[in-house]
Amino acid sequence: MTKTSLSRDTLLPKLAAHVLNHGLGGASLRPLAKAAGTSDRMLIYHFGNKEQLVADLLEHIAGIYSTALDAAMGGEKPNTRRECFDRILKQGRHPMMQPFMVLWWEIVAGSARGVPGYREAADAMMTKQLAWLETQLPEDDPDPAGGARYLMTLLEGTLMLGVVGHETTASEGLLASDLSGS
Amino acid sequence: MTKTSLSRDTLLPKLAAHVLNHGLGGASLRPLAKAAGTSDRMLIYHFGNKEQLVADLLEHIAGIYSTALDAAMGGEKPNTRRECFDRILKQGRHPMMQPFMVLWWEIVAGSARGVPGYREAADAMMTKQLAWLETQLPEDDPDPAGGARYLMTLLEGTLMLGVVGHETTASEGLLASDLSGS
DNA sequence: GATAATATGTAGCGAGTGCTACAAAGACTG
DNA sequence: CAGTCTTTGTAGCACTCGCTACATATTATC
Repeated sequence: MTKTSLSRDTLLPKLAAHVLNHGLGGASLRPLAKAAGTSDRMLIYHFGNKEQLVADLLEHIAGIYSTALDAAMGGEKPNTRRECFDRILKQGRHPMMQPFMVLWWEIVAGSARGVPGYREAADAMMTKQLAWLETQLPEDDPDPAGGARYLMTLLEGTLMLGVVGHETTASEGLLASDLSGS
Repeated sequence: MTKTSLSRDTLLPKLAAHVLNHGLGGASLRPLAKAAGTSDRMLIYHFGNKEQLVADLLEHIAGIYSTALDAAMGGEKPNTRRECFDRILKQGRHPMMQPFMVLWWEIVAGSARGVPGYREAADAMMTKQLAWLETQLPEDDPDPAGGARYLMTLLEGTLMLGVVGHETTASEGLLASDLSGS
C-alpha cells in the first residue's frame, strides 16, 4: 500500500496541473499520462479506472483549493461587507485564479448534469469557501453565517455574469445601495 | 438554399430536444443523427461540420429560450422586488425547466473555457433574460435596469448554489433584509 | 427527355477512446 | 539463491469519433 499510494500521491499534483490548464471533462488517459510522465497503463493500474481517477482528482483539487484558502486567510479584516465583497471579487478575477475559475464552472456544470463525483467536489469546495468567507467578514458583522451566504450568492452571480460577458453593468451600479448592512 | 435551410430548420428542433436531455458537449454526430431521424452523413451535409452544427444549435436554443421568455411575459406584475425574485426563482427551479438549467450551466462552463460559439449564445441568452427581467419588475421600481441586473446576479448566484447542493441556507435567510428597495 | 443540381445511402479511413493480456524487470522474503 | 509480490513496458482489442469517397436516387431546368 505504501508504494502504491505514494505513487498515486506523486501523480495527482501533475494530473491536477494538467486538468487546470486543459479541463477535466475532455481529458483522456493518454494526454493525462504524458503530462504526469507515465503511461495510460499505469494510470489505470494506480486508480483502477478512469471514473475513480476523476473522483480522486476532484478530491485532490478540492484539497488544493482548501489549502489555498487557508493560506489566503489572515491579514486585516475589511470594515464593511462591501469592502469584503470587492476584495474577494478582485481576487476571484485575478488572472492567476482564472484556470481555477474555469474549472470551477466545469465542475458546476458536471454537478448539474449529475456526473459522478462532481457534486461531491463542488459541495466540498463550496462548504469550505463559505466557512472561509465567514472569517473574512468585518469584525462587527451582526450575522457572519448569513452574511457569508448572502455575499457568496452575490459573488457567484457576479462571477457568472462576468464569464458570460456581462461583467460591466452586472452588479456594479447596484451594490452601492444594497450591500451596506444586514 | 431554400431546400437546404428548410431541412436544417426541420432538423434543429429535434437536435435541440436531444441536446436538452443529453447535453451538448458530450453529444456526438451519430446519436444526434439518430435522434433527428437521419444519419451523421446528412448532418455534416447540412451543417458543414460539427462546430458549425453546435453553433447553429446554440443559436437555435437561444431562440427557443427567447420565445419562451416572450411567452412567459405578461400577467400582473409583482409588487416588490422580493416578490419578483421569488416568482422567478420558483420558475427557474421548476422541474420542467431543469433540462434547460442543466444545459445553461454547460453553456456557462463552455463560455468560460472559450469553446467556440458558447460565449455568444450565453451572452445572447443573458441579454434577453435581462431585458425580460426589466419588464417583470414592479411598476413603481425606481431603477428597472439596475434592479434587473441586481436581481439577476442574486438569482444566478442562488441557482448556482442550488446546483451545488447549497440551496438551503443560501440566500433564503438574508434576502428578507436586503431585497427591499433599490 | 437530356442535363444538371440537389439529396441520400453505404462503406470506410485514420485517429483516438478506455482498458486488458502477456511478459518481464525489479524488489522483498524465506 | 528460490520464490513471491509489486511495478512497468509492449501490443493490441473493440469501440467511437468526425469526416469523406463513391455511387445512387430524386428533383429541377432547359
